[in-house]
Amino acid sequence: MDVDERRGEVLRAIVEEHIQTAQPVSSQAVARSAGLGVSSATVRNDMTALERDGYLTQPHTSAGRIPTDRGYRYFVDRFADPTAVRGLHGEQQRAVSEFFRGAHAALEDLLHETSGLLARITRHAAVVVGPPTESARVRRVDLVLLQPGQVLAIAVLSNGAVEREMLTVDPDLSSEQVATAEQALAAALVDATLQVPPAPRPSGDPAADGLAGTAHLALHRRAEASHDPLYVGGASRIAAEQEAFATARSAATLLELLEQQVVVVSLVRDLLDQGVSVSIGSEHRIDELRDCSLVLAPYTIEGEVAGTVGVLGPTRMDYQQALAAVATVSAQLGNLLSR
Amino acid sequence: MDVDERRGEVLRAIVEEHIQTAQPVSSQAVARSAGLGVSSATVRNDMTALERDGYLTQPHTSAGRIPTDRGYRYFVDRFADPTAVRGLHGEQQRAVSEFFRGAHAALEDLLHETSGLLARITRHAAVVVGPPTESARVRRVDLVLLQPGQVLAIAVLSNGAVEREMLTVDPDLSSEQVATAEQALAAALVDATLQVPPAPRPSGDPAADGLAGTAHLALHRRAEASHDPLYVGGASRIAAEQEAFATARSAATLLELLEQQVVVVSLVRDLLDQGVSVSIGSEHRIDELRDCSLVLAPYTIEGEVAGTVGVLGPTRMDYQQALAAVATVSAQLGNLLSR
DNA sequence: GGTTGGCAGTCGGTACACTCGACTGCCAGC
DNA sequence: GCTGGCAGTCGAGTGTACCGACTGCCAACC
Repeated sequence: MDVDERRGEVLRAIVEEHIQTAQPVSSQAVARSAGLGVSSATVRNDMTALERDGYLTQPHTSAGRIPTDRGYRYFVDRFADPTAVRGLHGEQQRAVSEFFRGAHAALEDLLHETSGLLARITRHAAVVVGPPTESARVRRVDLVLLQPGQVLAIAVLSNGAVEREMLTVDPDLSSEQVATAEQALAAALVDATLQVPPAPRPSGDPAADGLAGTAHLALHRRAEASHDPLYVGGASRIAAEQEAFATARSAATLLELLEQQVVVVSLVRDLLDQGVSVSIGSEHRIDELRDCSLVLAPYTIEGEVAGTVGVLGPTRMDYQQALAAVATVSAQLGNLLSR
Repeated sequence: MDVDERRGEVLRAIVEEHIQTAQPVSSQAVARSAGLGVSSATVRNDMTALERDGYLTQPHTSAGRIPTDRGYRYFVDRFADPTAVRGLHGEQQRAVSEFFRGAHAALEDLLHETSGLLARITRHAAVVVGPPTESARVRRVDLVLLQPGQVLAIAVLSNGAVEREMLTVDPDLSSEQVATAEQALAAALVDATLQVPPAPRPSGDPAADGLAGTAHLALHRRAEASHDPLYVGGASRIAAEQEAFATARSAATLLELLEQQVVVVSLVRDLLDQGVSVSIGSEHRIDELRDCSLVLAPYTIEGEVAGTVGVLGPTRMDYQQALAAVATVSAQLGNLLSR
């Protein structure tokens, strides 16, 4: 085994040990556990070299070393095998297949529950980004007169999502007029996308036309304005992983970020076309995520990339397992949504 | 001012001071700030009496005193005026009325956004419980054939909520058969509640009848099984309020509790018929909520109690402001939903 | 050149003693 | 019943000493 190879093994041992213990790793521990057949002094030399090259850092002089983001990056690129399912225990695999066997919810609920599943098996926070509403075609349009002056506009999309918007209308509008408007709206939207801008719709009844126009505009606006849907599962894990964060405050701001959704969605979108990917600590430009890693896997519906599932944990996380989890879950989710 | 009255004022001063500073309050601080015209020695005597009666406690001998749950209870009962809006700053009031002026979302979204509003103005976590699905009547039923073998069943309820369920069916089922089933289902459900159990529905087409039955059963089951909808806003505040919790772990378990929803829903339901209510620390039997208080106000739709809005914060919270916030928000929300 | 054992040096953590300051409790006097 | 004063208690902060766990370096060895 030549020097470079051994240094890789030393780094690997340090990462694995540190993931397990959350403590700085000493040269002795590596020499003892890694089975390299060299003394701790040699390991020490390698460790100084690895630190010089930016893979390791020392919290303080008389302590062991911990991996830097760059160290994790090397570890993931070199040692983590995204195709290996072996990272998953039997129990976890069972949970996944059981979940997808029993799944029969509408799209939104399904994606939400999927985030919960992923959080459960990885014991970290999980995110699921749904298929963009823009791309889906309208299958059905409803205008429901809930009570005088109040109409609920509903668009059922081909992917099973449902867009809703409440409209306040003239209280004198009759249910027949609403029905007329519904037909007009259906004519304009069914089999189209919500991207289609509203157009004048001359028919017999101007009030009905008005309602159809309003409803179209409202649904159109909503589809325009809304970012891709994001579902977060197991956010409470972030609070439980407090120790990983520099300050108690940063865990709170991270949770806030997840609540606001939009930042996370754009981050995930940016990484979407890279296939299974890992983004470590300072690699993503969002400061609040400095102490976190994001392990993502896109899922496809009938061959098209539709969305992403991901795990959000501290940089000190079990990448092997997270990769295995997102890989299997995304595959199964894509399967389910394709058939 | 007689002794009992003064002791009340001492307690009040301690609670108010402690809410502000989060520190144990000393006799000197009370004597100085409360304007009682007595010396700190007298206050000390009152404080020992208040401690004997269980309203105060001492973290350690050489420290000031902090209120017990019982102390907060007395404070709330005696000094907090739920009808007073004065607890709210102008800025907060403006946020509330602006929010409700601009609101035009479907029920679920509206309630969710309301929880966000309440969290924003109180700077604590907020919960909103929606109207129970059981009571609402069905206004519209859709069976949408998304793709061969996959039907989405949708029920639009009179309160603007939308129940959805995905059904896997015979891939050979034609869209005409789905339409027939939709009509049969509509006949059974429209103007009824989802409580109505499925009944055999003999018509021309057994396949359509089968689908109608399956869809009915699925929607019925979902309505049965699902608890009242709960919307949580500002959960990140809980992480920010860490100091209020005994251990870092307990903040995480509290967040988990909110994710699971069911416990919180039943707790809130139990307190629903008490009008505006405050539940302090150990008063609610749920151990995870030992360090929290819950300030609730039910909202009514057309005179009927429909749900609840609430603030969940540390026992050391500004009850006056929380009460004012939930009172105005619940009133406005009820207003909006009634018209 | 790479590897090794040994040894000095560095630093965090803990234990202890001490002081300071902020309270309370109590009591005698008003 | 209130008050001022005083003793007592305890937490928090500080300085010191010490132990233990590392690393860094070096001379020796293969």
